[in-house]
Amino acid sequence: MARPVEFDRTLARDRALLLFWRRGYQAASLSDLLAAMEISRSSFYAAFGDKRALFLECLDLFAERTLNFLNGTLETNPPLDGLKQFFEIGLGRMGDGESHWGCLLVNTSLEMAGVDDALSQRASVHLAQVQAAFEASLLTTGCSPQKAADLSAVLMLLLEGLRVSSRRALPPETQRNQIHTAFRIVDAAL
Amino acid sequence: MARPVEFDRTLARDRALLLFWRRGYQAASLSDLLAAMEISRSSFYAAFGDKRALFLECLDLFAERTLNFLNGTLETNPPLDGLKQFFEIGLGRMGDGESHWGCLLVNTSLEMAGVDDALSQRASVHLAQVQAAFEASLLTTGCSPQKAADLSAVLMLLLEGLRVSSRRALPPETQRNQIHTAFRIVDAAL
DNA sequence: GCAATTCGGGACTGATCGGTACAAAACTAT
DNA sequence: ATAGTTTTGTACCGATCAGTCCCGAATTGC
Repeated sequence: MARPVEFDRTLARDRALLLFWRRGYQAASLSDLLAAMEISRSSFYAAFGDKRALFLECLDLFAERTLNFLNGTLETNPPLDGLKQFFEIGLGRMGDGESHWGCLLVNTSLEMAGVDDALSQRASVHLAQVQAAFEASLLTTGCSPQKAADLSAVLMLLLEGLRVSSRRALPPETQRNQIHTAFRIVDAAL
Repeated sequence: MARPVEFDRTLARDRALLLFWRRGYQAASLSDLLAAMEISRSSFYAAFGDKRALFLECLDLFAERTLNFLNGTLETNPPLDGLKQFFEIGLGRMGDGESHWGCLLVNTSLEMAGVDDALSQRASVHLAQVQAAFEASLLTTGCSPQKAADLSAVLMLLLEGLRVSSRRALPPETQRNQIHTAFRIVDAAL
């Protein structure tokens, strides 16, 4: 009945996600996106609406994957080990990709604050969900609700700091040390 | 002999700094800047070169003021109290200005990474100077050099996290708690 | 008052932005 | 094969971007 689509929507969206992650929302121009996604302008608008809508989709997808990964490490490890493993995402071999792109949620929350507050707040809400997962995990260690709340807030601070460090492209060795020291003192506080 | 300049360069630059701080580099357009600085286009280019040069000037100025403030609180307080006081900058009454703009150095380091790496790295270098000041201060408490290095790195993580929190516009009360808890566990680690 | 000189408002530049329009190409159902 | 439908490539749109230019306005020394 009609000509079929010639591109893989999911693949194109994933490529867009990577570009947004690497360059941020504003600096990723339509031309950049089309080149990265390897689709034409018309296909882009037909499939995704517009730049902002695509970004929202990518943001939510990133958050979903982040939470999935976190829940994965928490299920298969003691709480603190699972958290530590989560903190270590992207500490791979320096320079090969995602390792120094930070976290799209943190990046977006900062970049869009005061520019497009709806985007900024959406990223912030996703971060709050991550923190809630921290808190739930800490509660399973049997510590008091108060302590779980306080510590999860500090863990979120540390996570945000680490994602900043990662985007600053500090040596992975340095970051590994940061994580190690941070968890040593968090451990002591439990 | 000639007509004198009609604007205060320092004042105009300070106003630009505030706009960059609030909106970021990319989202602060020339028109926005001119309006905020209350000068004309020609005066702008005559006095500051171009947008990027002005931004660099603001970035360096922000870093200088930050270091000055930090050194001030460190001189007039015991090290940990001085640090805590520094961490609390901008926790003022919610919503009235600088309190939820985060830190220009952190903002810039993230926003410009992968877009203008020279700007990003310059911000990162300034952050490293702040961390060095942390370390020097910790050393005066008599702790081991190793411990000073480790703890200052963690303090930098916490600071970055707090500046992210601040830009996310989390309630000041929440931020105050974060700082309190963070320093409690850092204290325990000393 | 007048000449010299500098400042500043605003028109202008070319490039790029995100987004739209449209026609040719490609595919399917009959 | 052909009619009918949808995709896709590309030309085009107005708006805005950072940056340049020029001329009228303003201020000074004389």
